[in-house]
Amino acid sequence: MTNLTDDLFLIDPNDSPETPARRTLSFSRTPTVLLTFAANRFTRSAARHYQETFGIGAMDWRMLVMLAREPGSSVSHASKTMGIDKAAVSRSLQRLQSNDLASPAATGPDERRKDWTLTQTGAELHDRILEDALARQRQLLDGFSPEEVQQLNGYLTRFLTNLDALNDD
Amino acid sequence: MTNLTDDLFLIDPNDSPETPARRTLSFSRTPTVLLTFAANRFTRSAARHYQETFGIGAMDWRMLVMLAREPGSSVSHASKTMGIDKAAVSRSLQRLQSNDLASPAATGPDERRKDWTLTQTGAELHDRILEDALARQRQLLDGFSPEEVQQLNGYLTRFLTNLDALNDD
DNA sequence: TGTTATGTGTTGACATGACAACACGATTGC
DNA sequence: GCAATCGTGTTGTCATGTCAACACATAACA
Repeated sequence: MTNLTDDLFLIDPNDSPETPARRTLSFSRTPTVLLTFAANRFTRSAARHYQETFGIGAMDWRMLVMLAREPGSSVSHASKTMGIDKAAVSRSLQRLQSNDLASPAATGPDERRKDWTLTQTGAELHDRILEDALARQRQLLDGFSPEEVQQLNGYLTRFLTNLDALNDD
Repeated sequence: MTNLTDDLFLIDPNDSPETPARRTLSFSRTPTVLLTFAANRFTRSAARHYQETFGIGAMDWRMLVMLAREPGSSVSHASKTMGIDKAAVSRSLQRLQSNDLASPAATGPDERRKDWTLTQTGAELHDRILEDALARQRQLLDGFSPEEVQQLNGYLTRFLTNLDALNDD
């Protein structure tokens, strides 16, 4: 099913005849451009803020959420759920452990696979950052109605589904 | 104006009484989570694809678009337009120049500020990748109507506007 | 029981991009 | 005219995250 024509996203160089610009992507009308732009700016802003305020990086904050959401996660499960490489996950957990924010527990006979949970300190930090994150998100969604938020979520979810299909080649 | 309540985005741990999960962000209902998730997965997939197919990284491809869109850009102008650090822009332009894809021209008495343009080779590569990028985007937006694309663009633009306001603190 | 295949976590090497410091030309104010 | 400030581009350093290689435990299967 193809209901979209490419000229939705293209800048026609004839729009401004004096410039020798080529026909290329519009920044303001191309969803993938806007998406990466918005996400990069958001991540950077959030990382700076959380580092200054709580002394924690964006990756480690995401991991706190992961462990709050699903205590007992393993490296591979967290990696799959968050869509982040398992190496980054492994290193994040080691940082959290060395800061006494998360701790591993052996789950069975396999010595490697560990169940990770938040420590008391980690849980408290999570709750403090969560409050802050919700306040920031409220500002970022200022002017959005609940229905619009739901629509945005739906669009992004559909985008992700299509991305999965695209990668299955 | 605040029309959104936090519980739109939160998982209630009581949903599954057997797990000791904390009240935290839902992955599937939180726009900022979905946004970074979608953008990271998209960027990674695109970077791998363009590297394999055209031998060029995601950053350099974005720069090709930038120069196609606005020939004669300087480092600082491209940096501001793309929202990327000027150091990354500077290094990208040097890579492009060493691959004969872009070339600088002195614009005035200031020896540093250069007008960058695509070479013939660069323009041809841009056009080839553009075709590929449009095909990929068509797949990623499969099932979207033109109106939905426009709505998505609008939401992301509003998000970016709010982000600007948030950073002005 | 071997023997292979699969899954899990760790490490090293690398790419990307942010931040800070710097050099230096341009601009402003006196 | 001169000093101070600002803008521009380059470089060093660092954090993040990917990929590849590896060690090792488990599972599948003849």
